[in-house]
Amino acid sequence: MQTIDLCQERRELILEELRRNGKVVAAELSARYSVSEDTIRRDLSELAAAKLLKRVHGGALPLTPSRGPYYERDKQHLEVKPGLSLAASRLVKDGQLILFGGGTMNAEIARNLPLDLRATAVTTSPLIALYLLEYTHVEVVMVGGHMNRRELVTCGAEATEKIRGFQADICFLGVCGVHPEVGITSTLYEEVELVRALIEQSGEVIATLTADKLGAIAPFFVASADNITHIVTEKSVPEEQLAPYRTLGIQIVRAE
Amino acid sequence: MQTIDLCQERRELILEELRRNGKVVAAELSARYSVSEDTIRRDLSELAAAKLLKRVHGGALPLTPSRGPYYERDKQHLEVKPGLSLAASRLVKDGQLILFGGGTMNAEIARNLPLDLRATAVTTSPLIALYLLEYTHVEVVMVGGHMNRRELVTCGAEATEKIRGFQADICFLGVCGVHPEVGITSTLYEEVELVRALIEQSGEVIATLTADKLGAIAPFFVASADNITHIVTEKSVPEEQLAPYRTLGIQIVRAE
DNA sequence: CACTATAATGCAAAATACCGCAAAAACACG
DNA sequence: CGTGTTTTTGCGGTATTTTGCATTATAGTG
Repeated sequence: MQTIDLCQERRELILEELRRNGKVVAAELSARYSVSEDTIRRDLSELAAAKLLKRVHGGALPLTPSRGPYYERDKQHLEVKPGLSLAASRLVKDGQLILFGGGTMNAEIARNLPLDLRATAVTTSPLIALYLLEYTHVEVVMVGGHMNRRELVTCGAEATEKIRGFQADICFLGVCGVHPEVGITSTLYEEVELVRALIEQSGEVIATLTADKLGAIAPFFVASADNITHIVTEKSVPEEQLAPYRTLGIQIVRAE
Repeated sequence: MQTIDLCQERRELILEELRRNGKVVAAELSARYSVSEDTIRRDLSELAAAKLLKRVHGGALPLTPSRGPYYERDKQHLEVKPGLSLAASRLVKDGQLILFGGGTMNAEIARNLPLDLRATAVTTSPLIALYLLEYTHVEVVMVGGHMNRRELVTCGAEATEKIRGFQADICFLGVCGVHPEVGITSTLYEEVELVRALIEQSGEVIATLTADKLGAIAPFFVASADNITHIVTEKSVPEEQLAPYRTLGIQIVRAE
């Protein structure tokens, strides 16, 4: 049992427990912090009012407790993805060593490769690995490590190090934004080093981008844009938006 | 296992199971959450009123009958697998470090764990990794390496070495046959060393076996049968067939 | 049609929530 | 240091929710 004299501190601890355990029970909190259940109830009401948790009978639950599987989660860009992924998949040639980054776009590419492709493919995503195993003549190497639940990839130093052991012909970046001046950016800090490794270990570097990712800037800087050799994007993107990328020497593939 | 004391929490878990399995059965839910069927019925009624599921006699179904793209490579033993995997999954406890071998049976176990399980899980199978990532409170470690297409697992020296870096509480063997005298055998030579590592690095060693694998002998010898601590098998298996395993000190769990 | 499993309904007990109020503590300020 | 104010807390009383049980009704099955 702990002594808590600051009501705010207690609320922080409640939130912390909620994050850790996925739920909090009013009666347990009352006992743990040696305060009446009324006090706990008030705490929970306040936190609920601040939209930090969801109040339920007997305790509280996180705001977003349940999500479907990752590969069903991403329903965005359903119209353009097939076209983009098909165009991107055509950049692969027999005999190449291919590196796959994470993300739903790359998963889409991985399931749209030529059926008779002969190649070796390396990936950090178990979903992509499963898709790749469908190709009889593709050797699949899965890069292990601790898995990131959000992006469905292994990341961290171990994975990065493994990637650096390959000298690949081509890689498909899972990027969150590419801006001509700011460069390649990511929303996942743990992934930054891994993406850098992909870029450095690969001859061709492919970024397959829906229109909204062209010029977008995510929180974490990865590398300058001229590290990319090919951008695959939608046909609808106006030429003037693409010009700065061409200037950087990036080949543009307009899908569909 | 965590007790469910919040009504809303139970309802969310029901919805989660519904998304995952495509159906829920009132009687099973009642047993799982240790509440009366009346309570479950009320839960289902509420959720149905909120248009979150479709109420049917004996349980409930999703509103959209389309199921997710879960891999179902192995259509064998479809009747007994749910029972076996459920019985096997009950051997897992909160806080454990779990090693998963390959095989469809283990995949089935991985997708039938308690939804609120807190544990760390290590696997060589990308399919199992995907299933495991569905559990919010399970840390997933994917063991990388060259992938075996047939068994859908990474194997080889690299994977074996990684496995030896863990000291696990429990492991689920993906075995092809267990004979009381011949021992544990496998049909995949590359997997032999890896299975040995699983056994040696783990306290409890679980073999989940359909009736036809009990007493079966595959080409490659892995280890003697007494390395197994628990065999989970079908209820229909006669006691005299199990006796030799009991003599070896193996605990038998008869499912269903 | 009979038999079983599941559902619906009403009810009572227990747990939990809500409301108002007052004591206690913390705080601001002259 | 004293005083007034605000915040936090606990308590009593009442309302609401949740749950299990008993009873009656209904659906599924052969």
